[in-house]
Amino acid sequence: MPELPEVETVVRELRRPLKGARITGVRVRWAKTVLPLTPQRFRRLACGQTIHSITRRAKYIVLALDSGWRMLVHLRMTGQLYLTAAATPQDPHDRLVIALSGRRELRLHDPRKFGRVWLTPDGEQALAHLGPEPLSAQFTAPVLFNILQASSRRIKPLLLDQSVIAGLGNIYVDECLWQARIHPGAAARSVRRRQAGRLHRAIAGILQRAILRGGTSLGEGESNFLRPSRRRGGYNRALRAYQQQGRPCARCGTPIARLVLAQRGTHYCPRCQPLWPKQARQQEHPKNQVQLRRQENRPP
DNA sequence: AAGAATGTTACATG
DNA sequence: ACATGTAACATTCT
Repeated sequence: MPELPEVETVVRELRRPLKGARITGVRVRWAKTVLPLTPQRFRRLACGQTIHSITRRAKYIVLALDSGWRMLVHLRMTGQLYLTAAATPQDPHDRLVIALSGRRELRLHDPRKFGRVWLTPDGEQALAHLGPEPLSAQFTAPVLFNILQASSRRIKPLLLDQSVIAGLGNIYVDECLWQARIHPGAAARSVRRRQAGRLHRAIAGILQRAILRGGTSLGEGESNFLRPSRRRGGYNRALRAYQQQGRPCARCGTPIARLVLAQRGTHYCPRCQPLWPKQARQQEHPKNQVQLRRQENRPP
């Protein structure tokens, strides 16, 4: 679940309470969580270190420790971080427990066990494969346009590729493409300047609004995203495409459709997000719509 | 009760 | 080199 807005929410909520905390103990309850280290080695390296800062890079939580060491946390699908009193009963799905000064514990709760935590002396190498931060000043509309022009891939899988743009996931890519009125299966190269401009604005705007609402919590289950404060994110109320199949498009009323692209459920409006740009132009003239839709429905 | 699920990576195939 | 497809990870939710 956790994409850039959820990870940013985690970092913001943990920053104040974790800053300056000292690691006094480590319990690894699922050994693969700390691969490639062994639990013993992980514990020995982490114990005694002080947490100097917490930041985010893409979907990674970065804890700066002593002498340049970094602890990197990736929540993958169902990971949640929360801070609690050491006396709080253990949840069976807590995979890693980091005991801190002040009788507190930072816990990784992760039903599906995909979450990973690394300790590295630099932090640079582990994050080197990531593309630009979509909320940074360097990520401008022309930069995005150039990225799209340079690829012959379809746009949704391209936007999901963390080495191209770092931080988008399945929910927000569908939302951004809906907002920008671009078909998820469109060839990236075929997206023109105006559309790339809309997409750039959609990415910045949607990510920022999602952060303001504390991210997206989908269902009610325990594998759903919860903030460190154990509250839900509120952006699910703003979703316009993701898991909205069958419900009317907020722009035009056409039912949202679902297809599978790059093995991911993909949600879009078949009328607002046509595959061919020509139809997009015609769509802006309401008088053409009826005829256009008849043409679409004709067998090939 | 089958199918899908917020992420990533390795490997195979075209 | 590039693009796409599949499986794997492991469990829960609908």
